[in-house]
Amino acid sequence: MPELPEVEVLARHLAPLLIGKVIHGVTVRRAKVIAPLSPLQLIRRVRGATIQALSRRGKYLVFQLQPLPPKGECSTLLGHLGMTGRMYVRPADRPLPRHAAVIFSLGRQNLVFEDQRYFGRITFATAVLRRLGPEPLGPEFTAAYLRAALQRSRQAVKVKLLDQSLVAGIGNIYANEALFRAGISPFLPAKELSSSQVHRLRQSIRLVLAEAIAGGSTVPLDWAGTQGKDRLFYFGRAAGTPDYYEERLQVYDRTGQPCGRCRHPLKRIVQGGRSTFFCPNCQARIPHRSRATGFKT
DNA sequence: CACCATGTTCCTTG
DNA sequence: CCAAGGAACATGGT
Repeated sequence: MPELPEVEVLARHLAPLLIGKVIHGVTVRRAKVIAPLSPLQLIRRVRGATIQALSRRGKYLVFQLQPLPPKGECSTLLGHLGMTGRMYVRPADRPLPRHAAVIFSLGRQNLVFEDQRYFGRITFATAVLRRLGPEPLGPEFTAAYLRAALQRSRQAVKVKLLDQSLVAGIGNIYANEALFRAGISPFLPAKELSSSQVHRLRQSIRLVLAEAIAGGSTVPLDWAGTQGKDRLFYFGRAAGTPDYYEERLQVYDRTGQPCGRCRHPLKRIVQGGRSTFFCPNCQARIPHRSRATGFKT
């Protein structure tokens, strides 16, 4: 469940449920998720602390903890959901799911961190934040910044969008969606984007992310994923029911389906070990002069 | 059995 | 030092 929009929606959901709550205890069922701390070290640092604030940076959840009484500095705890992580609040007396990795007790309720693949992390090591690029929806992410950042690389633009030090929070789904929306070939070397392409790409990134946040804020979500499928965000394929997500993604995981713009079959290829989905017609490397592409240059 | 999956880090190689 | 590519991590779906 984790790219910028999902983490943002999750943070907004959890904040009112968690702020002001005291962490009474922690249960660690998968030690690797909290490495390099041991379960005892984590408990020592967290027990009795009050959750003061919850925000997001890139794909990280940022918890501000106030240790015990008025004593001590505020400390920062990071949560990262990896590929399959979930975090949710629910009554403490409910049985734990198979892949519950860390459980914070908040009295009558628990904050559960569950992760099928255990790629997620909970850590006090905040140094990673300093390596993140600007927030794509923030004021620093200007066209001038993006152009300068892309100019230094021959790497394919699709691969660069996944570089968290370039811009924070874009993952494989929204990288694909943003490039499709901008009408830019995923193969185009970063430094070869024209000025107008850089502008379009920046705008597409922002629109794609903002729309996903808006969508995720509107629709009721299944935080604990009890429906079996991942109905939380990406693959809302519930039969019937108002299914906003069904048509939300234009290219991701749509190999062979007709492009929504031109009806060409969408293609899947691999770049940097990750799938790239794109329309070979709308996202051609060299746009056909004779064909009206609809993407202004 | 094969291949694929929303992510990051570490290790090579150039 | 940097850029780029690949494996590893762990589990499950198809």
